[in-house]
Amino acid sequence: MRARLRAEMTDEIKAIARRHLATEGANLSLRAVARDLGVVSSAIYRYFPSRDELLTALILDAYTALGGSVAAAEGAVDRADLTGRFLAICHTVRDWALANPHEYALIYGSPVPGYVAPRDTVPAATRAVTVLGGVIEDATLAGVLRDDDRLPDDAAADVARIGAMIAPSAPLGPLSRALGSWLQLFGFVSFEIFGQLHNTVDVPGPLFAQQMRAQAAYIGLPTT
Amino acid sequence: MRARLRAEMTDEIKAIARRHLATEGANLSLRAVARDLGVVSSAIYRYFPSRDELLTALILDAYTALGGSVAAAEGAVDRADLTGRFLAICHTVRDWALANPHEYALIYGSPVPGYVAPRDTVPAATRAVTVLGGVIEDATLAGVLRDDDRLPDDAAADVARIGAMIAPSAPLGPLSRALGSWLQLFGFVSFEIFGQLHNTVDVPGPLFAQQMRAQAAYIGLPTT
DNA sequence: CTCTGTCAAGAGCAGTGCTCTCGGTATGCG
DNA sequence: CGCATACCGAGAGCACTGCTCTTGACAGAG
Repeated sequence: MRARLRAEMTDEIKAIARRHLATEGANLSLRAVARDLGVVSSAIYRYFPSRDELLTALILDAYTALGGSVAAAEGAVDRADLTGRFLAICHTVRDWALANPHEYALIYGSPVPGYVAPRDTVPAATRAVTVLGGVIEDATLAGVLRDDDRLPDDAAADVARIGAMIAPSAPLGPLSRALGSWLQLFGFVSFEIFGQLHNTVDVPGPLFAQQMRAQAAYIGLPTT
Repeated sequence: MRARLRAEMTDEIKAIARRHLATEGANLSLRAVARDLGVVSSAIYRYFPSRDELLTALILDAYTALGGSVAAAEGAVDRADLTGRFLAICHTVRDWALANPHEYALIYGSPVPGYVAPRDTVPAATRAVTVLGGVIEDATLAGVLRDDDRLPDDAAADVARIGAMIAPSAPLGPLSRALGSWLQLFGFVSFEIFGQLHNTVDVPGPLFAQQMRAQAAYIGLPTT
């Protein structure tokens, strides 16, 4: 009962903080949030022990929001359409980032100065890449992937460790290529969100679609 | 004479600011810089009209430092060794980022809240990718690249526009792949610098080398 | 009905970016 | 050489920040 009021309060604080984040940017002001909430600044500390804790909560929410969007979008695609599932993941990441640029910056941009990611963010953070792993796993089981690459031992160990978590059956070659695609996906989105593409690509959408389609082919997913 | 003292002063401010950036992080304090310089805070404003202007100066320096490192490393490789030149670029970007993580974050991380990149940062920012363009251009002139890909028209236009700036002779297929490599390179480095690889890849060096080597092969640069 | 735990309010501290004014100094011109 | 101008650093001050601490009010439990 009293706990429910408390939960509502923290949710409201997070909602206002998210709104401030969207309009102002990364420098979130506790006092401004308190003002918008019609409360004095010290009252916020009843619910979040520090500003960093508030940010951590927002980061966790952002990870789960992104992960949820990706999982939902990928889940809506016909399971047999492996390339479609892959492209759904890629486009959902980009779309979510474009819709929530500041939250994207919060989780994939430069970390805030003194901040160290708490351990509990890890599962939320890995959710999206796990969905990608599912596609690679299914493609492996469907027998559509070819394993042409030879990886050096040290790199192979890293790829194998990642594969064990997200696509245990996949061979290392396609897995390494999928990992590269993942990096390229976020490289593209980060460049676009952070303005690195200005005066270079004015409408990045088609280029993004082409790049991700090329990645699907490079991984070895069936061309549709 | 008086101008030289002024130049020395601005250089000293920038040096101290860079040092603070390296130790503290992105939240650079003008007053702390002034303290370290043995001067009162308002004196800084004689040399930089605002904190953002100081940051802009540091950003510009960071771009030219990275661009210079990349150009120097690539220039030291035998011109005929196209893959070696490509790999030199990739590894120099990563090495520079690892050596100067906060400056990397300054230019490739989330932009500071109210900040808009001034126009004069563009040439400095494009220096590094221009070096990559040189490699692609030379590879094209050497006739080692194959143009297998068919790009959709809208994406082709973007790729062509970029190609006109950095590698005018290159066909769109390899150019698009090189662009993807560039994005993947910065995707990897950003993930590594920003801690996205923690608890996943503990020693990213070998994986990076393998990924970049794979990219060189994917672009079509001769395997060495 | 009292007691205890939770809550918001308010004052206050140390720090921030930035502005303005006030003396002092060096430069360049007549 | 003498003076006016431009520049420079110091200092005070404003509005803001995150955060701490104390105080008083209120609700639920015994």
